[in-house]
Amino acid sequence: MNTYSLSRKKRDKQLRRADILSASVHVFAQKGYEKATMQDIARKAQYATGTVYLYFKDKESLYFSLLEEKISKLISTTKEKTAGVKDVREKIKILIYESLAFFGSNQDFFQIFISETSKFRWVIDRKIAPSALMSEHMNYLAGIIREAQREKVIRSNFKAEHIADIFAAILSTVIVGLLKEKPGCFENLKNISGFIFDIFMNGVKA
Amino acid sequence: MNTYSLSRKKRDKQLRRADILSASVHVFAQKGYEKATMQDIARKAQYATGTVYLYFKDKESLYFSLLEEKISKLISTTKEKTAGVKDVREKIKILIYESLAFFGSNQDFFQIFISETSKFRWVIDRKIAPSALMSEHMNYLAGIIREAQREKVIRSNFKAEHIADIFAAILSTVIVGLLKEKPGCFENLKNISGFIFDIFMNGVKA
DNA sequence: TCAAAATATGAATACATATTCATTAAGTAG
DNA sequence: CTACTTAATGAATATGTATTCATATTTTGA
Repeated sequence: MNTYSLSRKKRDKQLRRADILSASVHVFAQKGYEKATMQDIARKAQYATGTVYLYFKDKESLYFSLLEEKISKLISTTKEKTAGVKDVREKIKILIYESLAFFGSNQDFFQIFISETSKFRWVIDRKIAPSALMSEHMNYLAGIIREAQREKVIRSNFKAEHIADIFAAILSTVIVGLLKEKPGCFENLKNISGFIFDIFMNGVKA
Repeated sequence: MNTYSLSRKKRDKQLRRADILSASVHVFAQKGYEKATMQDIARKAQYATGTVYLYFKDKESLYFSLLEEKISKLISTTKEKTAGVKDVREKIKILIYESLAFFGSNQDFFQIFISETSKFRWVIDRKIAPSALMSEHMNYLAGIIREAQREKVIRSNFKAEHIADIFAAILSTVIVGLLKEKPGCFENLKNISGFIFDIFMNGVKA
């Protein structure tokens, strides 16, 4: 056995792992963490139940691997796309657009994502905290808000973290609305992100 | 046994039922629906496990009774308080204030409430839908927004339902923030509701 | 005080499902 | 082809917990 086939093996292993992971996204999104069974996930990924345990320690670690993968992706995508942008308003617009695009092509994951958002008090007796990445994401948002505050684009009489929370809430709410109405309707991202930016910046007054 | 004691019995029964219900709020809030056990709830209410089943058919119906009770209360309170008010802006301010006050004195329930909010896709294989009351509440909000739109207080280029969703999201977000920082800090409701009204109406721009 | 009715009890049952592991199959190298 | 290594299988195990029910306790009305 040479080094080449060794690394191919590893790659294969990663692929199968990824298979299981993406099957699990669908199952967790559909049923929620508790009601999703390891058999559901195995079946969906076309493996036997036990096989899943060759790739993941247990159900919880599978779940958190999934969270980690997706949230990292969200963070890295939005960071990249906003990286070179000078104008903060533009930055925020891009942030909105990219988040919509991300969740548009990860609709199952979105369900999981918002369910995590509401668990601020249930972190009790969980082995692993999801908080690490979740709060990295929130920190990133708060950073942009802070920047906007420095440049007098956003009012400075409230903490950036709070504004960031509100920003995220509006974004999620709009996405829920889109998913409820036409699940396939993530077209017009330009329009939709314009709408979100407008409401966020100017409020709803006539 | 006369009719008097019959009705007292009924009243007693209601009281014990209410006992169990309010114990369950705490347990469900702490652990979430799935991880909360009937024994937890029974212990908290100082009854034996079986006793709970004398008052509620099963876990799910206990849970939904709780939702029903609390949400009805929220709806009726806010409806009453805004009933005679002419000025829509004032109405919205009162709505915010009363919602804060309600969740301030029902903090455990708030956790349950927002967790329900994020379950829009998991209604699958639930015996009872919580939706009825939840959507009554949202309809009520949408009604007020619609009124504000008619009176040119809120812009009319978006559906009242969507604006209502955003309204609710901002409100919830602020409450989460309050609970995270100082759990006992539901003072200054006037200030806080002013803040929410301001952000909601005027956005975050400088 | 007493028997009948209403309540409460918590151990026993039923069931679901996460996790393990002895067995089977597939792949690899010599 | 054969021995060996790695991966996959799914039935068996372990555990947790919702729900039931025979039994015990309390309340009621006479």
